[in-house]
Amino acid sequence: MAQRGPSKDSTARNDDSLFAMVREQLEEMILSGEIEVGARLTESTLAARFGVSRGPIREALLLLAEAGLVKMVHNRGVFVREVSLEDVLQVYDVRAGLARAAGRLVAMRATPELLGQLHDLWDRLEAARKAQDVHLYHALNTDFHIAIVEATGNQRLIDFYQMTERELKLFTRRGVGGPSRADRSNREHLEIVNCIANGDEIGAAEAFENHTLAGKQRMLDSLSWRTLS
Amino acid sequence: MAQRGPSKDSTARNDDSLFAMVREQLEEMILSGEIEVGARLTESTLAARFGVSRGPIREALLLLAEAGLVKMVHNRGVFVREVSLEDVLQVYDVRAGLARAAGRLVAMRATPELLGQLHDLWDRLEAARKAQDVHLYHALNTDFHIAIVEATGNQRLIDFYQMTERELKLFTRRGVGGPSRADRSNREHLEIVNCIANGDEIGAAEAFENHTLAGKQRMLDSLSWRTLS
DNA sequence: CCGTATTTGTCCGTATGTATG
DNA sequence: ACATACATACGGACAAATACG
Repeated sequence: MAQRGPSKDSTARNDDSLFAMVREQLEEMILSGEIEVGARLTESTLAARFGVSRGPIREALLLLAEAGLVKMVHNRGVFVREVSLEDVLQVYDVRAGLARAAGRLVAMRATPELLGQLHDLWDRLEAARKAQDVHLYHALNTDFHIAIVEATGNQRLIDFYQMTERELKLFTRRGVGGPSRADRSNREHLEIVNCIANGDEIGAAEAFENHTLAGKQRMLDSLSWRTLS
Repeated sequence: MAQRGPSKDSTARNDDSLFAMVREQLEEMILSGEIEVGARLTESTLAARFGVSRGPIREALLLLAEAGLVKMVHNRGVFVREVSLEDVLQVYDVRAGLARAAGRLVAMRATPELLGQLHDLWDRLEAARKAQDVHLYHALNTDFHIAIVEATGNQRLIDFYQMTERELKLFTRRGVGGPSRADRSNREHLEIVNCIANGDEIGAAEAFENHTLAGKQRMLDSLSWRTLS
C-alpha cells in the first residue's frame, strides 16, 4: 500500500519532504492573506486539506512558529500571528543594522553583473514611480533590497533579512496606502548604487542604513495619513 | 498506562512540552561539547536516551536545524554542524550590523540601572583582564554585549543576536587561545558605555559596531597565533 | 458546575530510501 | 553488483487537556 507520496492534489511540487512542502504552501497562504490574521490553524483540518497525516503538519507549523508567522499556545492550538505597529517598528530598526552590514560588504565585492542588475532595477523603479504604480514600485523595491543583500554572499545576513521581510509582509499585506514619497526613496536608491559602484564601503553602508530608517518613517507617515483620511 | 510524563531520568525540569525540553537539553549537550562536532544524531538512540518517543525528538531536531546547530540531510540523518572559519567571519559581519542597531537604540533609552550594570560589568572585566583570566573575561565579555542588546527591548534584535551567539559558541568551544588583546577590547567597552551615558546615539552605534569588527580581527589574530605556535 | 466533544500531545507500527558487506 | 541491515519519513491510534453547551 502506498503509505508515502499521496500525490498532492494541487500545484504538485516535488520538494525534499512533505513538511517542507506544507511549510511553503502554508507560508504562501498566510502571506497572501488566504488565511486571515488571528485565525486558528487546526492540525486535522490542515491534514485533510493537504492530504497528509498530522505529523508533517505539526513539523511545518513548528517551523512557521519559529519564523514568527504563527503563534503556538500549549494545549490550545496555533494561530496566525498578529503583527502590531510596535513589532514593525522594531523590525525596521533591526533591518537598518542588517542593511548597514550589507552595504559595507557589497561595496567590497561589487561585480559588473550586480551593478547592471541594480541599474536595471533602478530604471524599472523609476518607471513605476512615474507611472504611480504603487504595487509595482513596492515589489521592485523589495527586489532591489534583496538583490543587494544576496550579493553579499553572507548566508546568515540573507536569512535574517528574509525573516524581517516575511514579518513586514505579514503586517503590510492588509494594504499599504498613502503618499509613499517614492521620489525620495528612489533618489536614495541611486545614491546606494553609486556608492557601491565607487567601492565606497562607508558610504554604501550609511546610505543603505539611512534608506531603511527613512523607509520606517515613510511607513509611519503613510499610516498616519490613512488614519487621518 | 502512563503514556505521558516519563519522569525524565536526569535534571528534571517541568517545561512546556517534551520537544522544548529535549531541544534545550540537546542544545546544551552540543554547545558544551558532550556531543562532538560532525557526530550523527540518531532519532531512536536519542529517544531511548531521553525516555521519550521519536516524535518530540524529530521536532526538537527540526528546531535545532533551523537554529543552525545541526544539519538535516533528507533520508540520511542529522549531524552536528561543523562551523568553518568562513562561517564565523560571516557571523561577525552580521553581528557588526546588529551591534550598530543596538548601540543606536540603547543610547536613546539608557536608564541609570543599565549604566550601573554596565559599569559593574566593566569593573569585573577590568579585573579579569588584569588577572589574565581569559575564560572569565570571555564570559563577562558575552554578558556585557548581551546586556546592551537586551536593554534595547527589541525582541527581534535580541533573538538574532542570540542566534549569532550560539553559532560562535559552536565554533569557539574547542578552545580560544592566544593573546586576546583584552586591553584594547576593554577600552572599547568603556567608550561604548560613555557614549550610551551621554545619549550619543551615533557614537554608541559606531563604537559598538567597530568593537565587533575589531573582535573579528582579534579572533583572526589569535587564530593565526595558534597555527604559528 | 458538570458532562461531552473536539483538539492537541504523544507513542508505535510500517514502508521507503540509503549505506554497507 | 546484489542482498542485507538500518535509519528516516510518514501514517494511524490513544490519552490528556481544553472548550462548549
